[in-house]
Amino acid sequence: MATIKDVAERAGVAPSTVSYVLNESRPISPETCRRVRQAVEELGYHPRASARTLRSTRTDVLALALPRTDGSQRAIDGRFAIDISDAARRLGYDLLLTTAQEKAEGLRRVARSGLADAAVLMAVDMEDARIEVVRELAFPAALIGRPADEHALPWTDLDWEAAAFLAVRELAAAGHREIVYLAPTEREVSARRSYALRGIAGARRGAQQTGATVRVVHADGDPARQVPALLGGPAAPTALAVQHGLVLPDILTAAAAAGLQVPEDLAVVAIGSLPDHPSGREQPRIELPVETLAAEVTRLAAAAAEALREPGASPPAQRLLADSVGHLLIPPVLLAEGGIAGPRSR
Amino acid sequence: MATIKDVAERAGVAPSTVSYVLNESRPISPETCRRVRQAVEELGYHPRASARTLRSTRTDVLALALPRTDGSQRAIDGRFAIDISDAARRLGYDLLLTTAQEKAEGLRRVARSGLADAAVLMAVDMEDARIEVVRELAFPAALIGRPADEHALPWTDLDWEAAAFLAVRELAAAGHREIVYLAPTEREVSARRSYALRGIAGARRGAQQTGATVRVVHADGDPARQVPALLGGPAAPTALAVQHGLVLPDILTAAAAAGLQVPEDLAVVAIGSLPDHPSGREQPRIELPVETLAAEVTRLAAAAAEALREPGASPPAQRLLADSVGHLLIPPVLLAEGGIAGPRSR
DNA sequence: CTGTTAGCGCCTTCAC
DNA sequence: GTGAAGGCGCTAACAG
Repeated sequence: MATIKDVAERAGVAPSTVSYVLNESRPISPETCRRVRQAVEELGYHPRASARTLRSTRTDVLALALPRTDGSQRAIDGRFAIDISDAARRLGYDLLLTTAQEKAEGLRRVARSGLADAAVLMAVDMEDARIEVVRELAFPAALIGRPADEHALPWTDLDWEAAAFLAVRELAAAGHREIVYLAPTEREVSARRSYALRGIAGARRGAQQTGATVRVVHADGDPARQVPALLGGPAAPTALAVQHGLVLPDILTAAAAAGLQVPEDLAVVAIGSLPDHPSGREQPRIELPVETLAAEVTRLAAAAAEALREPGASPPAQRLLADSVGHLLIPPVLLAEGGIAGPRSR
Repeated sequence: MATIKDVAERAGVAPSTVSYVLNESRPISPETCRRVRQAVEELGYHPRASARTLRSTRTDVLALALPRTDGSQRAIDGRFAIDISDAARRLGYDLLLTTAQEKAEGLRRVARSGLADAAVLMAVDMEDARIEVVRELAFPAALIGRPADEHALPWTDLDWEAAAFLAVRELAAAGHREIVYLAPTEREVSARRSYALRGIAGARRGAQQTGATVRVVHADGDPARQVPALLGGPAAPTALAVQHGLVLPDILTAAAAAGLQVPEDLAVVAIGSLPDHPSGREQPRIELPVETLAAEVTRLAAAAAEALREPGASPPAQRLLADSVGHLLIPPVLLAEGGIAGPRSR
């Protein structure tokens, strides 16, 4: 492996000169430049990341702290991970994955060993062990998900409350009076997942404000069994708002299997559906803006890393830092090509 | 940030002694051990990864080279990424994500800057630019996906050929004579995706061996439109084998919407479905063994990294190395709780 | 505009 | 059983 010394020797200059040329950290004469670049080329030289980091205390790596979740969630988390990786690269960072265990030791280890300049925390709950970790270590971080303490750290999130409210309001506006809000699972609620709590709150507000009956039901992980049960019974709903990116297709399948036409017999609005799902079916929906969230949270994390490099950014200043870096609550957008169908008049 | 020197000072020993204690690279008296550990604790010391790497030329990081794919595949790729991250951690590695661009510069950069000890290449095609890169750089690597040149590098994959064959054979055994094989898209085939080509080959072999009529149709990304078209017509199939992890629910919905009962009117077998999908419906299927593939490919990559550390492992030995490290073709397992339904007698 | 020098933090000989 | 010293590859401070 060629080192900067080899390059310097070959180009007939000092090692530091090579460094200056490559980092453009100082004006260098065109001729020297040319010679250096040629030597680099000929030797196939590439700077060693570890040496650079040791010297400069920057890694150009961001850590992504995934929550520990079950298999099905991993598809969504992974989707984010890849988009965040893209976003990071565009800002000049690589992305290191850490899957959180009980006490976020992965994140702690990465932060303390100086493997990354900042962290992105995915899918944070209202309270989240990872938040404690980054604050304790004064490690720059940005979150996807809106924590209970909104001012502790920069974050981005879809406005789930507004999204659920919007879905209910639009269904009510289309004439529906009996609506079921299919919320995340009980488990997610008792884990105090931010999106779950806020979504339910939004649905409740929608009920209150429209006067429609909104029954909040938790998904139980088995749409094929649960959906028919919901739709039968005396007060059969005419509309369903579903807050679960993955199971929407299964719900449609279940409805179809139960002999219901969508949307004639049952209007369905999806909240937080994944973009790019290859179903041709254009369902009314509020999409989870994965790409936007990924780009924003990455920007915030990178900004936090930069800010900490400025002289005078002492640890106690981090709370202030968070506020100055800012938050981003993304307003929901309802996509409904053909409008929302009303209830079948009967 | 505390350094090894600080710890040494506090414990009243030499820096090297601290190193010995922490790495257990030499017997140290219990008393000294205790004092060192206490100092470590009190100062919150953690060795700096960059310094350790600079010294030892090992990073304890694996790189994951994702293919550039469109959004829908990202859910699957991401699922793998997270499982691989878990597997890596279990072997003592962290995982660095790189999303491949045209010429896999990401991977190249990571390899050359010494950011990782080995790479895992996800979703490799029959021919794949990333393979050239790792071979050219003599960078240890393992693949998910079975490349055309099977002996160049270690790999793991589901045996797609056998999977498709098995699906067709079982459908035929259940009495079906008119079967549609819904294969990956044309685009995937012309990109020479390994799973697509091999799956189709397996379906063809199944047809040949069972005498059933198997029509191979490429998914066009819009099940709601495509499926009814497939199921109508003069020679309506009684069974469908679907090689596409994500669209299965949409296909079931489309079938239901077309007035077909599954499985009475149409038997459906899914090939390469994602595990843990929260659809309650127990569909006959051959699951993509994500966890197994992730664990195996990680093991292979780590082994390749270790092997290259052995003295005498010169670059020309890498091909041999690959063979000694080995491959793993995972046999398909058909999951069909209630057996596979036969065609409705008519 | 370019060269020299010192050290980032760690590990590993080598000497005691 | 312990300590001192050197160097991994790079960059920033200090000459010239």
